[in-house]
Amino acid sequence: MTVSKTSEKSSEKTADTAKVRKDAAETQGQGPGEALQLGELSEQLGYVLKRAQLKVFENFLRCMASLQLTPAQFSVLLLVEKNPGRNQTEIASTLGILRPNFVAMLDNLESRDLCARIRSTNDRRSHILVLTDKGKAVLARAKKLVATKHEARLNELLGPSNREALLGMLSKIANEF
Amino acid sequence: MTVSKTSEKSSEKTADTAKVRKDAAETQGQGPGEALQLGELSEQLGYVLKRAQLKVFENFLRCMASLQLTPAQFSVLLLVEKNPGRNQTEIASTLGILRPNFVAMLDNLESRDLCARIRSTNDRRSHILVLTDKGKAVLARAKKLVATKHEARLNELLGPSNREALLGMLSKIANEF
DNA sequence: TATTGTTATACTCTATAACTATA
DNA sequence: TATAGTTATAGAGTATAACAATA
Repeated sequence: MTVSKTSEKSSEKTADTAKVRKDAAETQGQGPGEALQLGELSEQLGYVLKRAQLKVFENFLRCMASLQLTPAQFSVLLLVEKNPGRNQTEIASTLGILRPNFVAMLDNLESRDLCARIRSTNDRRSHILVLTDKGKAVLARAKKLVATKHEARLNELLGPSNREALLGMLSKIANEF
Repeated sequence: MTVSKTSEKSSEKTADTAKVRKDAAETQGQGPGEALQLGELSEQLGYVLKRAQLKVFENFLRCMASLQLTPAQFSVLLLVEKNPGRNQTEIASTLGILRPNFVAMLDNLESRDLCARIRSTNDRRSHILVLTDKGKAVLARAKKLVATKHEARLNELLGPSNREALLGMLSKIANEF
């Protein structure tokens, strides 16, 4: 399992691994205890995009700790507030959430009295989604936290105009790529 | 379960849900069959960042379909090539992969003869990672595919200078946020 | 005692098929 | 028959504890 199938020269397999490290250090100025070189990785948009996304979500969760809202839950509340009278399928698909997976999410929000399912009288198969009064209040507080802690930190880091430019480019990728 | 706990006026609960939709349509110019309004969601960096990341990974997988390499696998091969002589812990932690989760990933790459674990002679606990000849060849082809199909598409969409600016801002977020 | 690689395990996300009740 | 919500389930990805070999 630890045997290399790379070369026929099996003597190389048992070569001193210290030498491998030493050669690498000499060629690239890297020693055993030092940080690794990312190389081309730091130029890969996908890699940097993923790392940035994780950091942003992490910060979002910290900012929202008092309200116990995840990014996904926040997006549901925002979308329901903006689009009253829509059903589960419409809200879920707009957010890229599959209908089966949306059920547990709504169960959670409804059990916390943040939103409610209302059986439609037009089409008794569908559930109209609305924010409860508590849901509206929590969302209002969430928006303030996001603006004053989360987005403010991003503005601080990038500057407002860069932040706008970043948003525009990401939107373009999200919509046209 | 579908009963709203929002209001004491229980008569409202059975109000015609068609009216809710109609009111919404009148207020916001939205009808039942029309697309939902994203509202503030499209200004949330986290939301747009996540959507963009998914699109980029999706495109990456399509471009790499012939080589069957995921973004994570590609990043491992790149990092091992750039840092020969490092062990599993070093490679994994640099990529933000937990050591236990790295085992199956390496099993996969090693079973495909793309990389090999070599027991270190210095410290017989650790496994030095190296690319096999096939691994080097596959990585070279992967780089070409990424450059000519994946990154080229991004340059086409954003323009080279915007792409650079985007990368810089994302790096800043990933490293300093 | 501490560390490397590993196993086992659990929890979240995501994805698909199929059921029910309505249409 | 088709659709909305739901259940069950399976697969990734991610997280922690603990073990064997080695230091």
